[in-house]
Amino acid sequence: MKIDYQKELNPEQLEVVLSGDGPCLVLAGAGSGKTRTVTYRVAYLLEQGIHPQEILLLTFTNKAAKEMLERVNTLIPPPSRGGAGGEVIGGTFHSTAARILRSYAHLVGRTVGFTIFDEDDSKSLIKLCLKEAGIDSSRDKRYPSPSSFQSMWSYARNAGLTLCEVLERRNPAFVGVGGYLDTVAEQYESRKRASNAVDFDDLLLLFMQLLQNRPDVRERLASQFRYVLVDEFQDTNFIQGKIVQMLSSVHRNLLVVGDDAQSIYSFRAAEIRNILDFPKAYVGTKVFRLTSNYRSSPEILSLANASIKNNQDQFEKPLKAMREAGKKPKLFSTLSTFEEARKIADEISRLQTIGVPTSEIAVLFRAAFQAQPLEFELMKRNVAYEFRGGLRFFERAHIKDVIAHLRLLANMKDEAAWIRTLGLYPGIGASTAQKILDQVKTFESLESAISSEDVSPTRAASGWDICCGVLKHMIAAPHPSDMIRAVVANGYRDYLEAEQPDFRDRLDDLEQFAVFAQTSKDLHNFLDEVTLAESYASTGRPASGSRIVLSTIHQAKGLEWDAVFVIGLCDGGFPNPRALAEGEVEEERRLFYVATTRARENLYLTYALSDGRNTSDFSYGQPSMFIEELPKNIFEEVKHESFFSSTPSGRRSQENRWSGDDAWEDNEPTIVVDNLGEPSATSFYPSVELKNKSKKSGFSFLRDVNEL
DNA sequence: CGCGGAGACCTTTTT
DNA sequence: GGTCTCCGCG
Repeated sequence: MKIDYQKELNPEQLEVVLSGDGPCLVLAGAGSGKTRTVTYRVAYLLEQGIHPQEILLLTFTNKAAKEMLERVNTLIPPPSRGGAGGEVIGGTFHSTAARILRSYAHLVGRTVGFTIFDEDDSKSLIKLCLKEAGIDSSRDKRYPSPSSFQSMWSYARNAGLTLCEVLERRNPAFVGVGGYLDTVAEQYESRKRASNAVDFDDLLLLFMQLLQNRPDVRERLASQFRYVLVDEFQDTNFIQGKIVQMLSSVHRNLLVVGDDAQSIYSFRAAEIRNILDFPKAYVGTKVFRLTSNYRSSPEILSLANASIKNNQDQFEKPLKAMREAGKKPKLFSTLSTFEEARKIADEISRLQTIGVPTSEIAVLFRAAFQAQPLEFELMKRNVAYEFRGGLRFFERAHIKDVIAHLRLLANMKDEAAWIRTLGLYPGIGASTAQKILDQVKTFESLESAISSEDVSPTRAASGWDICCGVLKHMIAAPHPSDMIRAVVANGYRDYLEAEQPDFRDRLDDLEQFAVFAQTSKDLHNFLDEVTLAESYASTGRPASGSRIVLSTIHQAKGLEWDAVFVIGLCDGGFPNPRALAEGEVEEERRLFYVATTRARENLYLTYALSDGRNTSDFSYGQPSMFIEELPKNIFEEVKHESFFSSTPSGRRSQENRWSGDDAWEDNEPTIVVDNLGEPSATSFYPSVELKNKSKKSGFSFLRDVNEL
């Protein structure tokens, strides 16, 4: 035995690593070394002579799996594994499902080259189906909008419910129209199938159905995986629960790790019962608890504990702090979000001067747009940062245009890709694209379709010709990266130059994209990776050493930093009003809990009283309820110099707490004063001078700075 | 039927 | 700032 487990792990963790066979449930608090424990468990299994391919490690992001397996590889270098070659199989449920479904595509009604639809593809298709059914939610309120239909249909499938059940749960107004909407859902499903495509939900659903309906396949996979380990089990849904159960049905060596206090994905139908009822579902389950927190200072921990205590639906299990006493968390309040941003930027540079490494500082927020003022401020000050959340690299228009071309080579039935591709060529709009599509469908292969004289629409002949030329060049290209370059060189470059003032940056992006593609095995593999990659963070770039991280709280899950700023903690900011409307207060509080427990030493909570918008129609004015409900002695309040003398929470009565306009009645002058010297309050997005980049929109420039 | 311009509306979280 | 829809011109 080469690894000294006694030394590397505490007794609680050691027990889990050395746990024998059979079902195991590990209830682990924040910062208790969950990931570390699972990692060592995998290493231990390998040391015991388990073949790497007999281990399945399911995690929440592909990145997490990759990091854990890299760590395993350093603990136990592959050569020392007694001849057992190969890598441990690990990744997300979605990517694992995709990999397996590619081998069994014919059993789930698809062919090998099937496309994975992303959210946008699904949304456009749903729109089409709703339109065909004559449903226009803008005119008839009894019906949901395309995006709400999409989310309900997605939720229904993930939760194992019918559309009607979800409809009625979401909105009483929809009661009675379910039957009608069912046909829309059927329409969507059949068109998706005609495109030889699956969407994100299908990956899970079809995987589950495959395991259910084909005992031979289930038997084969379940026999292969002698050990199945699942991290972040509190965020799995009904389908994922079933998949795990079936995959471990032969050997029954299933180890799941999770924390019910960190369940933050109910919008994706995460089923908390999966973890709570685990011992009931798996007879003979050994239950372990990791209750010591090694990450955060006691002060930070007591704030987190005090907050989560406000949740009714919660087990009592306060974490034991193992670190020495540190500093109290700080609460910053400012008048405007711009001031909030400046304050944070000031504090960041102060932290840097006292020796906190840049890579150890993170700013977390509920929603991506809340970080906007801070992005501008950091840009102004030339502070390097990495943005996680909002628009991702692969979701940018020009990247998606090129991806659409690649998808045609992989799957010529991909209607969504056809529509997107064709629309880029001159003279081809929505209806011509549809006509071309109808023609193309009659051909056996892409090659024959683009070489045929029969697909020449009268009006758009030249556009179609260019398109065919591009596709021919792509077919000749040996590798996805060459295909990308072929699209750019033979047409897309001209299109960009004609249409986009910032075409240079976009061309740079595309070259980066081609470089990224070089590491891929083949086209299908590449497209899967692009569609399922959780973010730019997994684009294979070396770890960004010296940049401050700006991240949504959801994406910060499982990570930690020395200093963490949780920003936008105002009424109307966090908890998110929409989530609140859906009755998700407790989930929002868990989110707050996740955010605060990311910090090791320095935790900052910040909020602004005004969001800088035109205050007449919408204004904040109160700190978040998550701050107000905390005991005041648990943090140190730092008010801005220009702040009024009395405390913000003390000045307003409880009854106008929720009122928008009235809340400002008695202190309007303050706002006016505050807005002096600020960017115009009428524009939500203040314009900032961008040196040498004036042509470029502030928005895409921001993204370009951050990524690749 | 494509396309450009104008104006309204908008933002939760993610595989 | 982006995205979507509507409208009128060629």
